[in-house]
Parts: sequence; C-alpha cells; structure tokens
Amino acid sequence: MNPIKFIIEKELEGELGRAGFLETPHGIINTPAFVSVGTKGTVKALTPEQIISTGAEVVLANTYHLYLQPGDEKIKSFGGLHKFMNWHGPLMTDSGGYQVFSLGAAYGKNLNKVVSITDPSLLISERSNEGDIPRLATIGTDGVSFRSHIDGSLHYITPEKSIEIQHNLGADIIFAFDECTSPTEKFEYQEEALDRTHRWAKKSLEYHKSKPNSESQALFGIVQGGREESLRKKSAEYISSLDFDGFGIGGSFAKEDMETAVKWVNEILPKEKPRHLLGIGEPEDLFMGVENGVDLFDCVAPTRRARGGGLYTNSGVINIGNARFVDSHEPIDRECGCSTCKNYTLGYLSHLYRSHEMLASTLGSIHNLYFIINLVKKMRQAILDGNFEEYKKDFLSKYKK
RNA sequence: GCGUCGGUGGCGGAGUGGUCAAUCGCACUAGACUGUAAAUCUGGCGCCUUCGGGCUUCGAAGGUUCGAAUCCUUCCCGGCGCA
Repeated sequence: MNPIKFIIEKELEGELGRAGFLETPHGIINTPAFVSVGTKGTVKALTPEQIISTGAEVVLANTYHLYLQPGDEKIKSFGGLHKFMNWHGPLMTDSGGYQVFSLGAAYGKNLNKVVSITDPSLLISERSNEGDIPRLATIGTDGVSFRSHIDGSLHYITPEKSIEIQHNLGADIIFAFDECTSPTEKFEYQEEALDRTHRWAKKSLEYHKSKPNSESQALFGIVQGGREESLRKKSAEYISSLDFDGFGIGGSFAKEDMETAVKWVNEILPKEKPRHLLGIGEPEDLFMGVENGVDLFDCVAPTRRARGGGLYTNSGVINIGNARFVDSHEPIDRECGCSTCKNYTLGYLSHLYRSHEMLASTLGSIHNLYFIINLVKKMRQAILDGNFEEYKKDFLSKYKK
C-alpha cells in the first residue's frame, strides 16, 4: 500500500497550479504548503509547540547533518526522529544531496542556492580554477565523500546509504540522493551530473523498495538538469518513469531561470503525484511555484533571516537592526496575526536584537514562519476560491523585493 | 610635596622617529542571506572630495628633526607608592 495519498481539490484554470491535500502516516498536509526547515532535528529557536503556533503542518530535517550528529542509529534507538524531536506531525528528510553542492562546488565560494547570472564572477566555471579552497565534498561514481564540517572525519555517502539513514530517521517523506548543481556549470557538466543523479535515483528507489520501510515512508525522486531545457525535460521524463511517490525539483537557480525550469518540469511530471520545489521560499517565488503546479516548498529563509534580523512584512523585508525601529511602538506588521505581532512592539524586538537576546530569534522566527506559511495558505485558499490571480497581483503590488 | 607609571578616534586597547587617518575588539551604521558550514557573513565608521586626492588629528603648549602619536622641555589631568 502507498504510504501517502495525494488528493487534488481544485486546479487553476489554464495553469499548472492546484490545491489539495496530502495524507501521510503522521497527518495531513494541505497543499500547496510551506515546509518549515529543521535541519538538525530542530527548527532553530523554536519548540514544536511554537512551530505549531505558526500554522506549520510539516517539518523537513536533514540526513547528512543528523547522520553526523548524533547519528541515525542513535535516533533510531530513540524510536525515530518524530519521537526524538517531539514533532508528531508530518516529517520529511532531505537526502544530503544539497550538501553535495553546498559543501562541494559552492564551498568557500560566492555561490548560493539562488544566484544572479549578472554577476560576472559567477560566469567563470568554478571547475576551471580549482585549488584555493579545499572542498568538503568530492563526487565519485557511486557516491560522495564528505569531510565532516564538524570534526573533519571522512564519510562516504551512496544512494543506498542515504536511504538507509533516512529509514533509520523514519520521516514520512524521504528524498532520493541527488547532486544539486550550480547554474554556472557548463552543459557538459550538467549532463554528466544529471546522468549521475538519475543512476542514483534508480538506486535509491531500488534500495527503498527492497525494505519494509517503503510501506510507511514515501520516497520522492529529484529532477535536476540545471538551466538547460533539454536536460530538465529529460530528467522530468526519466524520474517520472520510475515508481516514486512524489517528486522534488532541485538545483541551484539563476533567479531568472527558475520559472522556466519549474514549468518545463511540471508539464511533464504526472499530475496525480505531489511535487516539491526544493529550497525555494521567497514570496515572489512561492507565487511563481504555486501558479506552476508546485505543491510543497521548503526554505531556510524565514528562520535564517529572522536570526539575522530580517522580518517579513506585507511591504517587504525590514531589518530589525535598523535605527528607525528603536522607538517604534508598532508591531512588525499590523495585518499579521502571529503571536509576535499580537504581543510585541518593534521597539522591544529591536532591543532584544541589539542586546543579542535569543528571544529575538524566537519571536522573529515565529513571525517569519507564520508570515510565509500563511502566505502559501492564502494562495491555497485563493485557488479554492477562484481568485488566485487577483490575490497574487494584490500581494505583489505592495510587496517590495 | 617627592617618586613612579600613564593620558591615542564613542569605549576598550595596539602603535613608540617615516610605509599612520593610525592594527584589533566592542559599540554604531547599512547591506546580504532561497533542499542551514549560518544566533552567520560583508561594507562603512575624523572632515571634505570632481574618488586622483585634499585637510585637521594621538591631554596642552613649545622645541629637536627633512619628517613626531612616537624624542626633549614645561604645564594640565589620572593611577599607585612614600611622606
């Protein structure tokens, strides 16, 4: 039997977008949904009770990080990650594929998940001028060797190993091991990396299906292919030909390529299975994704930004560290219904932030997660109500990037 | 009063003849952040600037020197010790 069930309630007319829900062994996720990121088994600065208070329905943890510390066997001995972290709702784990990128090609460089191709320094293939900074991840044929960023120890992760770890962690939805590539890579490299991701996808799936965990844990295959139309389509076709329970759309994007990549892929992926746009989550990108048939998003932005003082408002992100908030008696956003906005002033948050109090991170993360999660919930409702386009226009006209 | 050590940019604190508008923290200020190497990182932080540079600074005033935050003299202020 299938570990998850995906139901589409309504579709956007003339578009790929849809609203529905996803049943998992630990509860329902209403889609489209924003997944809060809890890499090391904790959404930084928040207790599970506080996570729930933001409206979050699902959390995404990370295979690589938890394997290194405290170890997947350890977590298994505590009854799995749900119990270990006291999150009893739907849980996902990423495969460690992103760390192939962040600790590999992107390590020590000015390369991020979303880059601007207008930055000329990034147009130089990072593969051509190696040497200065040693990578922590090196790609081999069958897997990736990682040098632990914690203690320097060496670890080799294969698709099978990634799935084995994810079985021990026990999340409801797990991901195939993939290679996230940079958009600055040449076509030849993208093609080579894609072949590898496809081989790894097949191996991930075969290993998963050979274990009883496949009864209780869903496995999503990941589409890659960089910014190349031919590769994206080839990947979407290949990954959908395999018996995955759902799909991830991966890759580091040039901002201007994101929409086309999502479109190319979602036009091909079978519509009856859920799609997760990996690591994307700024407001304008969420609208783009929802409109183009993405059901799930995750992003570190709300929690990471909060820790750095960035807070979402309906008119754009503000920096709580700025001098103009010191004397403000206003909430972050008058229209926000989160507990931070209901109970605290910008002046107080400014004080907490300036004095490096940890409550600044907590209150900021509650607000940011609430803001983004609710933004996607409103998009979902707008699809159901048939006014998505109006809602999108209204929001984006006020929101300044 | 005598002796002694010290007075550097908002603060702490380097520097002890040129490469010093002055290392470094902190504070301040602005920016970045998209499957978390991230409670992180990057700029700016005397004044002016056509961004080449120009101008005024290291308790105060004199002096030595081609050149002084750095050496000398006197004064002012502070710590400590002895009376």
